[in-house]
Amino acid sequence: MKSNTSASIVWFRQDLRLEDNAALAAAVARGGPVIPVYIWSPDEEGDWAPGESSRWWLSRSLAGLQHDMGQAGSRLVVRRGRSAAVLRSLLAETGATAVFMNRRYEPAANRRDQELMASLASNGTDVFVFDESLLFDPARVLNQSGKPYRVFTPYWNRLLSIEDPGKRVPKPVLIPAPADWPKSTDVDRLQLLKNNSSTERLERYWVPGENGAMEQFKKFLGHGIHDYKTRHNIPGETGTSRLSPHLHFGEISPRRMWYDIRKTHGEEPHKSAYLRQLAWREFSYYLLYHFPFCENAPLNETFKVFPWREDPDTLQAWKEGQTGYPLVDAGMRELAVTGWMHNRVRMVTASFLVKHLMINWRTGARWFWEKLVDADLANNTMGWQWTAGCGADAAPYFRVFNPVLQGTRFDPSGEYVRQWIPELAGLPDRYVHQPWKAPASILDPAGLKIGRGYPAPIVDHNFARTRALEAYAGLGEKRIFTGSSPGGK
DNA sequence: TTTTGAGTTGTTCGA
DNA sequence: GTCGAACAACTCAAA
Repeated sequence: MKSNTSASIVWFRQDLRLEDNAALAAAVARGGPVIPVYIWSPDEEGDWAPGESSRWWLSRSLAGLQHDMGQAGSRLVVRRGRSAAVLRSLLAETGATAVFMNRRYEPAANRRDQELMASLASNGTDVFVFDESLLFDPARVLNQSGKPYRVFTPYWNRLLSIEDPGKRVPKPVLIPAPADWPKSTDVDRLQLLKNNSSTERLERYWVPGENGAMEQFKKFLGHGIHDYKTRHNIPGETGTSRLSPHLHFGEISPRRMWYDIRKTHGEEPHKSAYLRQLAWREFSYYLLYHFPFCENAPLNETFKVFPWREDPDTLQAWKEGQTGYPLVDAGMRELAVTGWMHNRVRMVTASFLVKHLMINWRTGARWFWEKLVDADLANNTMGWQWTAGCGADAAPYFRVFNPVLQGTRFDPSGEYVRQWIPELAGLPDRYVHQPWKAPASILDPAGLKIGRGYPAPIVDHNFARTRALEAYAGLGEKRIFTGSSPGGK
C-alpha cells in the first residue's frame, strides 16, 4: 500500500452526486487529498454520444456538482478529451497514485473502462471500481441453469429474494483538498449547448442536480408513491416519480431508493409497483450487459428480416406530433417541449411508429435519444425492443395499441391531449381522441378544420393494424423456409 | 427428465 | 352492454 498522503482521483461519470457515492467515500477514507474530475469525452460513447436534451441536463448537473463540491471544501475539475490521456495527465500533474470510480455497464463505456483500468494498473496506479449505479452486479444474477434471465418475472422474484443491495455510504462532510488544484475548464466552454434557444425551455420543467433529485424523491415518497399504482398510468396527472433523468445521471442512488422504499415502507402494493419499475430499469441494464449487441440489433434474431418501411413523410409527421391521432401527437409534443414523455404515452407513440407506420424501432430510439432528458441507452433500447416485439419478454406481436382506445381509457377527460394540442381544446370529450369523426356542427364552433388546423389521421387504424399483423405473421413463415428458429432448437 | 403453467403495460370479435 | 376466447413462440421454475 502506498503512502496515505498521496492524492486520489475520483472520476465522476454517471454518478453526479456526493451522497451514497461509494467511489468518493472510499477515496476520502483513503486519507490523502481528493481530486474529483469529470471528463467530457462524447466520442467514447460508441454510437450514443449524449443528445441535445441530455447535454443540457449534463451542463446543469455539472454546475450543481461544482457548487456542492465547494460546500464540502473541494472542487470539481472539468476537462475534455480522451479519458485515458486526461487521467494520465492528471496523475502526473498531481502526483496522485489512485483512481476511484463507479462502474458503468453500457457496452462502449464498459469496454473503454476495461482497457483503461488495465492500462492504468500496468503503470502502477491503484484503480478502485465500485458497483453503484445498479442494485446488483449483472454477472452475479443468473437463473438455475447459470444463464441470464430473459423473462422479467423470474428475474424480479430473484431480486426480491436478495436481502439487501449492499452498503450505503453517507455524504462526506469534508473532502480533503490538494495544496494546488490542477487546471480546470469552465463547464460553459464544453459547449454542451449547441443552440441555447432550443434547450432553455427545459429550465421551466426540471431542476437537474443532486439537490433537485433529493427534493423530487422526498416529494414522491411523501405523496406520489401512495397512489402510484392507480395513478402512474394517467398521463394527465403527475402520478409518476419523474426521477428518470436524475437516475440516469446518478444524481440519486438506486440503492438508496430501493432501500428507502423497501425497508421503511414495507411491501404495500402501490410501493412494490414502484419497486417493480426500478427493477425494470435494472433488467434493462442487465440485458444490455449480457447481450451488448442489442444496442443496435434485435435481441430476437428473427427480426433481422422484418420488412421495415422507409417513409420520411410519415416519420416527420410522427416527430412533429402531426399524425392526426391526438394521444400520439400530444406525447410527441410533450417530448419536444419538455424533454420527457409520460411512460404510458411512450408505449403508444412507440407502438404507433413501429406497428402503424412500420418504421424501424431504431429510428424511433434515435429520435428519443436526441430529445429525452432521461435518454438512457439501456432503458431506451429495451423499451423500444419490447414495443417492437423483438426484445426479451416482449409484447406479443398482436398487441397493437389502438391510439383512440388508449386515449379514452387513460385520458378520458382529454386533459392531457388538450394540454399539448391546443387546437383540440374546444372539442367535447367524446371527440377529443378522434376529432375526424366529429360532425361539422361540432367542429365549426370549436374553430377546428380537420386537414387544416389539425391533420386527418395519416394512416387508417384498421388498415395499419392488419398490415402490421401480416408482416409479423410473415416472420413465422420465413423461419420455416430458412429452417431456423430464434431459440436455435 | 419431462411436463405444465404463467408471463408489464392489448384489441377484436362474437356470444 | 359485458365477457371469454383467440391472437405465437419462447423462457423459466415448479411439479
